Amino acid sequence: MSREHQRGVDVTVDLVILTIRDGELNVLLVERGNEPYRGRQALPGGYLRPGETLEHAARRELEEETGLDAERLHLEQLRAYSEPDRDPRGRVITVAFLALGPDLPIPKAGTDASDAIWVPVSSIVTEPGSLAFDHPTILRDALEQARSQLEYTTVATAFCPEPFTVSDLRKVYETVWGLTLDPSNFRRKVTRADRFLEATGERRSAEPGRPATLYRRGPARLLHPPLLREGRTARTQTTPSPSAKKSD
Amino acid sequence: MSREHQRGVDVTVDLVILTIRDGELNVLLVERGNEPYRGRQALPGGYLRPGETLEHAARRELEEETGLDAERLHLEQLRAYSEPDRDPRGRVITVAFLALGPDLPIPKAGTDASDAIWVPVSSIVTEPGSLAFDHPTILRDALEQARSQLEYTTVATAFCPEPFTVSDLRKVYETVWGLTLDPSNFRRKVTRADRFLEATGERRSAEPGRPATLYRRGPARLLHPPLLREGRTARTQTTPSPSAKKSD
DNA sequence: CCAAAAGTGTTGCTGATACACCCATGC
DNA sequence: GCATGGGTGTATCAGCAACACTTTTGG
Repeated sequence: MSREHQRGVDVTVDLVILTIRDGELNVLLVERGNEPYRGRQALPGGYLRPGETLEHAARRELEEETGLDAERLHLEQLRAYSEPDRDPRGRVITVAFLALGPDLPIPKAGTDASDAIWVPVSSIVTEPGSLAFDHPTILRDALEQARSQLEYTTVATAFCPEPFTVSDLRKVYETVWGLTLDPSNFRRKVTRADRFLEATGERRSAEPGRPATLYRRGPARLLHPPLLREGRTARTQTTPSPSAKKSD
Repeated sequence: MSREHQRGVDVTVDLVILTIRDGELNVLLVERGNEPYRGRQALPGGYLRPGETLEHAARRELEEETGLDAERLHLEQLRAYSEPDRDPRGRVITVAFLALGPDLPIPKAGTDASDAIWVPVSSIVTEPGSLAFDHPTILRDALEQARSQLEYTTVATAFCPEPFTVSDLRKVYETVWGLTLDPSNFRRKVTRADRFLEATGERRSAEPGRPATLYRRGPARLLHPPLLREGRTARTQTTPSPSAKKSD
């Protein structure tokens, strides 16, 4: 059964770490210090070590790259990538992970990740050659996964530092989907959804306007019903509402 | 950077091959001929070979186990399993695949898979020990994935040999979800959904009753809107409709 | 008092459920 | 012709988008 099987496969993990900075979806990239693809931007990642699971390796790399406690981040496996020629060094299979977190600081200098930087995803051309290895493909898959997950799961809260307001959460959806959503209807949906949000009782009044109720993440992981992105109230205003509503 | 990384990882693929036989969801299991877990039932699978992708390895194993042209089957990656002690032989990582196909023949004797048998999933206790390795976990994940996919994608058609009727397709949903669905409303939904089904123009009149229109799979892969399993018309009739409506 | 953001109420529309009813075939 | 499953029509109902309106803060 094992008569001609591949021996000595190297296994790595690669991380697509997403956060929202300045109202834009950002991904953490590193500049490669070694060949191959030296000097090219790439997703952070590294080799699996003996005795650890892929998930553990992913958390370890995450902490090394961001200098943060990985406990605070949502981490999930995406899939494995195994094209035989994806790494010029030899047979290397990678398992990609998707990590989501609230506005994260720039990684500390002096660590493994001194060259790590946040890059707005809108500025990355996800075509072959823009990133090292098959990372353009991995990034594209991860983004689609993240956008899709917002519909069916409660992961959007992973982008919000606790406690957060309904507006904070809405801005996550708007940023990731590239839409504008109706504040009142959005509020109703997310507060109605069972165990999605838990009110803290506190309020916050940073900006002018009525103070907003603060919430924590609830225990729910799946959204019933899903919060579909139908593209109705899209940023591209196709609906001809002639009279400008906003104070004009 | 590679100072202490795990070398010589063995990589396998494992397959959760699902089909519908006699109105029940079945999975293909093999009896292990070698240690470890000799004589125990397990998911079919095997080692990755040099120069092939994981997807290729999965298709190859699929053909070896079922003796079928894997082109006809839907195949997709599930995720990787990497617990360090999941295989007593050493460090073996497996990537699980989900395969769906129409009522498949029992695999030919005399091949690798002479011991392969179809087993109704309802008869398998998905607890540690019922299957070899961590296959109970893999099977559980695969079933949840399959049930979930039926809602958002068009994979249900993978269970139907072409051409098929709307009833055939409905029975797939009913079997996998364990519900009964309203035939007329189901028909409307799936025929309305864009590019889900393509009418062949032909009809079939196997059983008594009006002949049914035959369909082929359409090019759509995602369902908009999704076909949610709300558990309304569930088999367990919770709604107290006192007067028996049916001809009584 | 005004602007701005939070939050609630209401209306009208869309889409789905439940089910009555017609259609076409085997026996 | 009658039982059986295929397929259409339709009344009712739930849920959501749109948006008017009230509340509560900062200036």
